[in-house]
This record gives sequence, C-alpha cells and structure tokens, in this order.
Amino acid sequence: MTCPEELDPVRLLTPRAREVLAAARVVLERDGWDTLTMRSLADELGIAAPSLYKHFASKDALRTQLIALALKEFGEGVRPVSGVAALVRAYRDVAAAHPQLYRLATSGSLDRDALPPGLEDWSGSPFLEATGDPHRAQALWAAAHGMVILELDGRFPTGSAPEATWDELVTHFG
Amino acid sequence: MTCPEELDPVRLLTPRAREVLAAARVVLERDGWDTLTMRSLADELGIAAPSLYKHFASKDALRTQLIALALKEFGEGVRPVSGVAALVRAYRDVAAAHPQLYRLATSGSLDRDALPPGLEDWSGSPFLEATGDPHRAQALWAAAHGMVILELDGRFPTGSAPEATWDELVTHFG
DNA sequence: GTCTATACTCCGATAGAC
DNA sequence: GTCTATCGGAGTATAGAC
Repeated sequence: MTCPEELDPVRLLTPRAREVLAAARVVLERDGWDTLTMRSLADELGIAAPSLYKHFASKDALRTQLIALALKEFGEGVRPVSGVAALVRAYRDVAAAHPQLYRLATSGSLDRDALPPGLEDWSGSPFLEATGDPHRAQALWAAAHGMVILELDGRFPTGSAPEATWDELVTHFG
Repeated sequence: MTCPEELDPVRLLTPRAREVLAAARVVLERDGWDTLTMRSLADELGIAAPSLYKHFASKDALRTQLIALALKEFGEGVRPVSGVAALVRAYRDVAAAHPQLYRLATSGSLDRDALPPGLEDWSGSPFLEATGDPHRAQALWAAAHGMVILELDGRFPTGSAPEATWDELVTHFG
C-alpha cells in the first residue's frame, strides 16, 4: 500500500534533490549518520561538497528529509498486514532491511514542524488498526521498537535467542 | 540493595580518577554524550584537557566506565522491588532521574570485554526474578526500554498520555 | 598530577566565478 | 548546478617541562 500523495515528503523536491537524497540513503546505510559527512555524500555523487548546499540548506535539513522518507517507507512496508503477529513480523523485517535509516528515524529528537502534517500519525496507524485501542497501540509499538533497537545495537546477551523473545511479545499482545 | 563488591566498576580506579568520573557524570547529564568533550570535562574540573589522559587513556575508556557505573546504579535502583508493576515503575523512575546516563548505557554498541564479567547480567537480573522466565524477562525489558527511550526522546505524539500506555504494558505482562 | 604548546584531522558552511 | 578556495571552528590526543 502506498502513502497518500499529500503526505509524500519527496513531492516538493527537485529531481536533482531526489538524487542527492537517494545517495544520502546509500551513504547512511553504509556508514551511519554520524559518519555521513557532506564531503562523503558529495564523494558518493561525484561532486564537490559545497554543491550540496544548492539542494539542501544544511545537513540537518537533509536529516529531516531522510526521516520523512523513512516514515513513509516504513508505513508502507507495514501497512498491508493485518493482525498483531503479522504486524510485528513486518515491523521487524522492515527495520532489519534498513537498520541505519530505522535508527535515524526513531532515535533522538524529532522536528515535527518540518514534517508533512499527518505523516507521523499515518506511519504509526497500522498499530492502531491492529490493536483497536490507542494505548494498546502505543504500548505495542514501544515494545516492538525496544526489541528492534536492542537487537540492532547487539544488546541482547550473546547466545540468547531473540526469536523466542519476539514470540513472547506477540503472545502478550496477541 | 547494593552491587556485589567484585562487580563494582569503580573498585580499581584511583581516587582522582573517581573524581574525574563524577565530573563526567555531571557534564554528561547536562550536555549529553556527543557534546561532552575532553575540553568541557576539563573545564568542569578546573584543569586542562590533556591532564585527563593521566587518568583515562581515551574518551572511549571514559565512556566504558560511565556505562559500567550506570549498569551498577540502575541495577541497584531496580533491585529492591518485587512484582512486574513495581519493577517497571522503578525502571522508569531510575531512567528518568538520569536520562543521559540511561541513554549512554543503553544505546549504541557495547564493548562487553571492557566490563566487569557478570555486571551486565546482574544488572538485568531483576527482570528474570520478576517474570521467572528468560524470554519473558527479555521481552519485558525490551518493552520497558522502548517506552523509556521513546519517552526520553519525546517520540510519543504531543498530548498523548504515557501513563495509560505504561499501565497497558503492565497489564499485558502482569 | 598539572601545565603549555601544539600536532593533526576533520567538520559544516560561505563566497564568488563559471 | 558545479567548481575552487577558504573560513572558522572543533575535536582527540601527544610531547615534554614542572
């Protein structure tokens, strides 16, 4: 399922800015946000770093666009499923497929004013649909996020089986 | 309840190193890890930045000590409780009391070889005691962590009531 | 244990020509 | 839309004297 047109964060970007954004995704996923620099991004594009500022006003503006893009894509990746078990499975998979983008989109502060209005809510709405209750939805999302981020950060003790823990989580919320 | 002597990460530090560590906590909680620099830490102590290297070999070594200290203190803060509801409540409170230390200790990669052996397990053992099952414990911890970190990062939509979500979580695991 | 001096690297961002 | 040149700053860390 696709994101509504009016929520698509890319809709107002120039074609070249979209290319820059796509390259930023590549570098982000390869190096992580902290080591993505305007210089490394420019290298990826084969241009000089100062040229980037013709397309994005600052590195932070680029970050906001990446986050918006992530909200859109994660929302799309999780939407076609129904039921708590399938939702949780899809959430885990989409995060694992783009770990650095997931981390960027869900960690640290969020400048809501810079996002398309309604995008954040739309991105999380599958949890509401699957649970039928706002607080239940929020609790399930938080639990799934905790699992994902601890797994991405390698925080579960070595040798532990996350699969069984995921099953446990689904059981409690199923 | 206090941490076993042999797990206390501070036990091998010189008195002066402990003072440096204490100052690092202050600066960390005030500025966050990314903006804690060797210079700002030195300023807090009223000494010059290079002097710090007499006590800690690198900034990363300092980070490891802070994380170990956090594991000890969070373990102590959560241990005297029994039952899922009280555990979750204590976990939330101890994180909220030292948000930046919590973030440092639970986010990003962890160099386990640099920690006192057994400290990490000891820190998490209250979850095992409260649930009686390893996977249940892990799921509860992940859910609680997800709630805490999203709350600290201001990721719940404005106007939403985290209290009710916390209650929801306790209900499912209670 | 602290100091001064400093090396070295990297960063985001701007100015102005083409 | 891209370039070159550059600013201004920050960061970790080392060397060596006291």
